[in-house]
Amino acid sequence: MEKLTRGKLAKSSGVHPETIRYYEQYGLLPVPARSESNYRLFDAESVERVHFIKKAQSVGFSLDEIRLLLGLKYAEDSTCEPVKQLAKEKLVELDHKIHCLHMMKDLLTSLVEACPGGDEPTDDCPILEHLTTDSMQM
Amino acid sequence: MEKLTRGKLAKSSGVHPETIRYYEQYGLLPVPARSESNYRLFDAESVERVHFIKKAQSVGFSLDEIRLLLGLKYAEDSTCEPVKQLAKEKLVELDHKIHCLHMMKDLLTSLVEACPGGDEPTDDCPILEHLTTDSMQM
DNA sequence: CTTGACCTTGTACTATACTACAGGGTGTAT
DNA sequence: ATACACCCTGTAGTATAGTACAAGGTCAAG
Repeated sequence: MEKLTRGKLAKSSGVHPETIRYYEQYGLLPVPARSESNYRLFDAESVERVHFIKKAQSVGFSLDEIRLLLGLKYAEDSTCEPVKQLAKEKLVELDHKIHCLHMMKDLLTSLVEACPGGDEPTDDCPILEHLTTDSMQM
Repeated sequence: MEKLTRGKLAKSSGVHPETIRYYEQYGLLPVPARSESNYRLFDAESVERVHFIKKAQSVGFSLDEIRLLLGLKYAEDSTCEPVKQLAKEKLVELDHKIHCLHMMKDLLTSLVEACPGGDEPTDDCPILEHLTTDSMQM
């Protein structure tokens, strides 16, 4: 398979060319081969890695975590357990975020319902009023 | 009511003293009075504002949005409508975030369920496999 | 009267994930 | 042959929401 320059790898993965350099510096991509004129030449593994990064981000993993996952993926003799563990921890994190967002949503929904809107002066706005009072019943 | 120094305002609101200066620079707090020795002297409105900021953050508003809300709160002749509008937009945003997180959670849950864990080599790990393939069915 | 805790300013750093830009070299199309 | 698109490097900027630090001034307690 022919090797890809930075721009071509970027285009093939739908990321910005500078992002490729960033990923390389971040330790997500192996140090690429170089052409005679010092151009980076990425191989199939790097293409796969960039796709992996994008997908892993789409389920909530950070670049730090993705570096771990890539390590497990490309290391010899690595087992499923740490991968599953990372995924389970991410699930806990997702659950927590969802829970927090739900709390916010429920409160905000009730405030929006209580707010008359229109030309009512903000002096009586239940939204502003709630945000002003010290009640921390959420 | 007596005026508060930066540290006292910070302590009364449970924020870092530097955060008060940050909020002032950001335009969330009015320019405070100064003592003879050039110490900031915050009044009751500033105390109220910091509490407002914390509560508004807790329902998902950014500092930019909070600046708008504070403007509406302390302006003369402002009406409920723009406040309600901001809240409704925030609700849409929260819904979107919740939706995205749910998608991530559902996918990750199924992957975790499919992953045997333990000493299975990562060559067959369904989590890594899914993140590697180009399928974008989410 | 000195120590320690506070205050002032400006600036720089944290985290996350990029993106932009300057100044130079290369590669290809017309 | 020259324009244009790409590549290289290092550095700096974006967004968000702060936090830290240095160098100096002030204030209250012992």
